[in-house]
Formats: sequence, structure tokens, C-alpha cells
Amino acid sequence: MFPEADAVAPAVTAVFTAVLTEGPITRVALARRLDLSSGAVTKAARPLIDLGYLEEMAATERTGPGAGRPASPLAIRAGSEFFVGVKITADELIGVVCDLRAEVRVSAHRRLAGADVDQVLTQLGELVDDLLDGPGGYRPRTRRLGLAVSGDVDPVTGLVRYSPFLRWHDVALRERAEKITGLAVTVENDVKALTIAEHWFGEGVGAESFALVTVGAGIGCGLVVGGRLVSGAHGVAGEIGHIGIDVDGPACHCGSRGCVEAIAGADAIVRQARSASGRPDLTFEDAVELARRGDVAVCEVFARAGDAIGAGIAAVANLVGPARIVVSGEGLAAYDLFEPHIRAGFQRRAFGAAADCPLSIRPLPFEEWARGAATVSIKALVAAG
Amino acid sequence: MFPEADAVAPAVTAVFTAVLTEGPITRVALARRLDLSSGAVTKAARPLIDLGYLEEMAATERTGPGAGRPASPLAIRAGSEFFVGVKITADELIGVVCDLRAEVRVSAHRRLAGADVDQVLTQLGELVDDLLDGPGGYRPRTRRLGLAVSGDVDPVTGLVRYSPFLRWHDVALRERAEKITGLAVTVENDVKALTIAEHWFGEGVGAESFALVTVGAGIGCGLVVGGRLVSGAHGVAGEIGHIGIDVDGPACHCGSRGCVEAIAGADAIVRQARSASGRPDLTFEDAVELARRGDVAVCEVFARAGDAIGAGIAAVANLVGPARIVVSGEGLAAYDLFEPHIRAGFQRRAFGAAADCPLSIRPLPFEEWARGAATVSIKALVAAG
DNA sequence: AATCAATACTTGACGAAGGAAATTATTGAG
DNA sequence: CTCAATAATTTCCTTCGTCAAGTATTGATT
Repeated sequence: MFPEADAVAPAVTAVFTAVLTEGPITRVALARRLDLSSGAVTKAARPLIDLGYLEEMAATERTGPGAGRPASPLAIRAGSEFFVGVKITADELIGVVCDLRAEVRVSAHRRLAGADVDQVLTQLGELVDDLLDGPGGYRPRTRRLGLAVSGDVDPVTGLVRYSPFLRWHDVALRERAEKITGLAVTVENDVKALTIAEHWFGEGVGAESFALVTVGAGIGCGLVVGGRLVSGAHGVAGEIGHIGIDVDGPACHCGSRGCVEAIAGADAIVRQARSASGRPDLTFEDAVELARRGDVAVCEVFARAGDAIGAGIAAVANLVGPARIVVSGEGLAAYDLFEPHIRAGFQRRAFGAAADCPLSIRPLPFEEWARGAATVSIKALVAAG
Repeated sequence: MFPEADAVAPAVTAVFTAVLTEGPITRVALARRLDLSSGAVTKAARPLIDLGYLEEMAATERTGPGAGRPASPLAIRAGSEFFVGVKITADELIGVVCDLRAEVRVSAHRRLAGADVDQVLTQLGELVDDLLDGPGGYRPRTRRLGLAVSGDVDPVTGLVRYSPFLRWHDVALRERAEKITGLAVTVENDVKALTIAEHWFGEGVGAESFALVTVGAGIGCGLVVGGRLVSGAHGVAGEIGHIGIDVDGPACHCGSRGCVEAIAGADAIVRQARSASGRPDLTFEDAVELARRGDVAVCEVFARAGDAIGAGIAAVANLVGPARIVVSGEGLAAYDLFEPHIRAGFQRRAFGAAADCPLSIRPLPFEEWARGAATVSIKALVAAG
């Protein structure tokens, strides 16, 4: 955080993170929240104000008997620094510039001819230049870039071990992206990045445990337990898509059968809709259209898929009991077809109080993934020395 | 830990815990392990030695070019203090006295006429007296009692909110047990207690994440993620028994169908074995016997049950990716009938590297649950001010 | 207007915790 | 006997955060 120091006092990081996520908040409230003395908060906040990351808001009105000194809550100086986030998919780069509150300021995207590493990196460099040198003039106040990639990613080394969609093996993405862009780069798995974003700035704020489920080509899940992102001892975690919910279900590409993804993944839905409608050339969009027009057989496909997703979510709720769960993803562009079935499938299988877990089901704006990537670079700023 | 102080330096707790779980270990190794300076370890260890909790072992032999000063590893003084652990079931109290290494020194049990709270507490008092005043003379060196109860328990207040098996509602168990026994009482859910025991003293030692699955009347699961026991925001966690693995499976008492417990719980097995064998009066033991004699239909029942348990375990592995999983419980008295099917069911459904998660499948000695309760009181000592 | 209670924040002295590095302890090898 | 290697201790110092006293600012009460 401080260019000079290489270790930051825990309280400073704690205060910064708390202000970032809990919005404007008084020092006294911070002290309570973080279990610190108010003096410690004052001291921790000072360098953050001096560096321009925080600012004091105007004193707030208060009433009651003996109102006391008005509080001057601490708030993020959103415009103090900007962050680029880019989601890399096999056929597209989606990029955004965010402020310190993770609000998107500009966004842009580029179609890719192929997922060849060199090509992607060249395009990435151009996209970043477009974003930073376009209107807004963010270049001088931007030092960090976050990249979100699907697959097996090591955020510590910035290495992409294996990304099936991109067909990348052991790509030193951080190193190469830093060379091209000149920014400090953080690399993270896309679902994890989105989970962090939702935990810090979205509906997961304040939750000690939290789950994000993404519905699309695959069904993924990011998990926060004990305030920390779950990574899995063997590198596997959040594989909600490969929980088996039907012993006699359709075969899954993973080798098992009856996986959530084999029932509710985009491919699976298309396949089932084709056989249900008798039209072998049906696309996902066609299926959505048929269902919306009331085609009973195709509606049934979406119902089964929603139920399967609900079953996966119930497994998460029964096992780790998150404070809340957000369901989203590209697949939810047609979320009206899924939602009631997801809820019903979840409710039927949630055990006891697990059924109380609030479920948010909603589609994401398309740059949300890129915003997730930017959030990861904000997190890097906060954690960094 | 220190009767005088009400807050203990983090390093002291960390050193104590590490010696407790990683056995005899040198100060230098501790420093590496805990990311402390060796000086800090020396300082943290001294009060623990003075209080009699730790001791230095004889210097160890070492070889090699320039062998250096021999290490004097720190070890737990197991006999410095003793802990009572009691597992409370509807028809029995199982009690043990453990030393600081959680080794069982004496055990005893009492049949209960009923689960009436007053009766249970009276019996508990007598059981504790028997344990402490019997051979060994543990009374003077025992200050703590841990109680393990199934159901919804609040370890902070020592309140049993609801225990279905005992039919208890809102019982202030800690308070009442402290009055009767004169010991400092800790109350915990039975599966969680066992999980802590296995994490601190069993196969989970050193694992940053870990799962314990118990097979019996119900199928339960304790989860450690990020070194901490998962409790669930709504009080539900580890409900592996109510993960649905078969949409067309048998109805479960929870209201859903195809739950792991509805296929592999003791009741479910008896029910299926009765219909498979055509003997409506069959007991669980009869079923085991039939299966061991090679009754194909009954074997199939155990196979399906094992597969269901494996499916539940795979869900845990896919979602949270623990470093290792232990499967145990009374139900595994017949574990030879389950084991291969549990493994096969797990392997088939584990996604990618999740299949690498080591699985230990073994029955538990019957006092293990009580030992878990004692472990909780050891944990209370370590954490306490 | 003066005072008071209530609340927010600041300040400075203090103490506890842990790091750095020099020091002591103890061994085997040359 | 010296040296290299390793373990543990000690001393000194920095840092962090608490504590308690003090300052700031308000509305209510007299």
C-alpha cells in the first residue's frame, strides 16, 4: 500500500478494508466493528487519509438527548486511484476501468480471432491502452491491472496452469502482461474474482461466509468461509457443477453421471431441448424462445435444469451454511425460466435452518466479470506492502 | 490458561497448540512452522514450562558434517492436568478421563433410564465422581469437563437449543453441569467435538482443511476450513446426510427424497434389508450377518449405501476440497461391507484433483466420542484466559 | 447565557509482543 | 584445538495498540 514500507500494520489494512466494504463509517463504529480502541482507528486512518485513499465526510446530523459531537465518517476517495480489470475468454476480451469503490468508469471489449497466447497478449495491451488513454484520462492514476481467467490459476505466481477453454498450459500470464502493459498485474480464476467482488462490493458485504454460483456453459461456485476465499487443498473447490444429484442422470463429460452441469449446463440444455422439440439444429436462444412461448416440453427442460441448480445450491447450504448465496452468470440471461425452479429445488432439499439462507437470483451485467478482475487488483493494493 | 492473566499472548497459544498437535518439536522448528523468530518461541515457551504444561525432552542425536548443538524438543507434560469428557446419548452416558495429549486414562459408562434432563444430570454427576475418585486419583488435577451432545448446541453459552434424540429444548447444560460437578464445563455438538479431536490429535493433524464423516443412525460431517471449524451462518453445516443424490430415491424424514441418510442411515439399511430378505423382523446386526454370509440382495443394500456415502463425500471434496477426509462412526462396525463401495462411489464422482483427497475409512473405538468431548475441554484450556 | 450530559475524536504515555542480531551452548569433523 | 554448524538464549529496540486524559461539538436544561 505504501510504496516505502514493505509491511503495513494490521490495523491499517483492517481499517482500509472495512471502509472499502462498509461504506462511509465513523471511527467509533470502526473501532467496535474491528475490536480496536478508537485511538487505534484514528492512528490507522491518518496515513490512509494522507495518502489520499480516504477522506472525511461532512459531519452528520444527529438528534436525541445530548447529541454529542457530530461524527465525521471516513469514506473512500474513489477517484484517488483507478484499476483495470480484464476478463479473458476464448473469443473476447472484456475490459473495464474501475475506481477504488469498484464502480465501473469505462468499459471496452475486443473480439479475439483465437486464444493464442501471443495474440491475446497483444490485444490485451491494446485494450488497456484504449481504456487508459481514452476519455477520462485514467492513465496517470492507474497502476494496477487484474486479469480473470477460467481454469486453474495460481494467483501467487501469476501462472495459468491450465485453462481448458483457452487451451492454455503453464502460461506465465502475470509476467508477460506486466511487460506489455507496464502495470502491476494480478491474475485470478474468474469465478473467484467474481466472488471476491461480490463479497467486497456486492451482496456478500459483511457476510462471514458467502457463496456465489455462476450459471453458464459450466456451473461454478466461489466460496467464502470464515471471511476467506476457499481454495481447496488439492486445488479443487466450488465444483458445484459436478455434484451428482441423480444416480441415473445423463453422463457428464467429467466421467460421472447426473452432475448438475450435465443437466443444467448450457450444452446439456441445448441437447435436451433438441430432443424435446424434435429440432436437431436448435440453439440455446431458440430454446429460450420456445420456452417463453410456452412449449411444455422445453419448459420442462428448463424446470429440470433449475431444479438441478437448486439441488447443487442446497448441497452448498447444507454443507457450509453460507450467510447468503448469489446465483448469477450468462446462463441467467434467461433467468425468468430458471428462477422459480431453482428456488423450489433449493427449498425442497435445504435441511432445517439452511432453508433460511437468502438466495439472490439475477443476471449479471456483462462487464461484471471484468469488474471482478479489477476488484482483485484493488485487493492486491490493500494487501500489498 | 493462566489463572492470573485474562489475555494470553498469541504466540503462547500458538506454541502450545503446535506442541499439542505436532508432538515433540524443537523451538527452531516451531519458529519455522509458526512464522515466528526463534527468540519469540523461547519466550513463549517459558511460561508454559513454568506452569508445567510443557517440558523439554532429552537432547536428540544428530549426525552430519558439523552437527551443531543438539535440540531439546518441547513436549507436552501429559500428566500435568486431566480432562473429563462425556458423550450424552438418549440411553447412555459414556465418560473418559484424558490427559493433555488426549490419551484416555480411564473410561466408564452408565445406562440411562430416560433422557429427562434432571436424571441425566444426576447420573452425570455420579459418573464424573466415579471417574475422578476411582483408581488414578485424578480429582486434584482435573478442572475441566467437556460434554458432547447431538443436535443444535451453542458452545459459547453452553446452551443446548434443541436435541432431537434427547428431546431437549433450551437446556442450560453448562450452567447446570458446572453446579453439579464443580468443574469448568464446555458444551459442544458431538460431531464437531469429534472433528476437533481428529483435527488436533488424529489424522487431521496439520491439515489446513479437513472433514470428518460419521456413519451411524444419521450421517454427519464436521468440517474444518482455513484451520477453523465451520459452523454455518444459520446454525446448519456439515449436513452431508441430507444432500440429495438421487431425485427418484426414497423419501427422507427431512421431507426431501434421495438423501444420503435415506439410503445409508441405519434405519434405511434395515428397511431395505428387510424388504430384500423378505424378513420383516430383521435387525441391523442380522443384516450385517446375512451380508457377510454372502446374501446377494442384502449385499446390494450395503453396496448402495456405501455408494451413497461416497457420493456425499465427493460432494464435500468437490465443494470445499479438504486436505483429507476421515470416515467413521458406529455404523462402521460393519465397515468391511461399506468400504470398497464408499471408495468407488467417491472416486467416480470426485472431480479432477479432488479424487486425490486421501480417505481414511475405519470404525472408531466406542469411547472416541467421549474423547472428543474431552478434547473440547482441552481446547477450552488453550484458548482460555 | 451558562452549564451539563452525551458522543466523537485526538493525544501522549505506557506496556507488551515480537524482530534482529549478538552471544552462549554443544556437537562432529578436520 | 579450531572450525563450521545448529540450537537456544539474551539484549536491545521497534512497533502496535491500549488506556486514560483531554479536546471538540452538539442539544437540552437551567
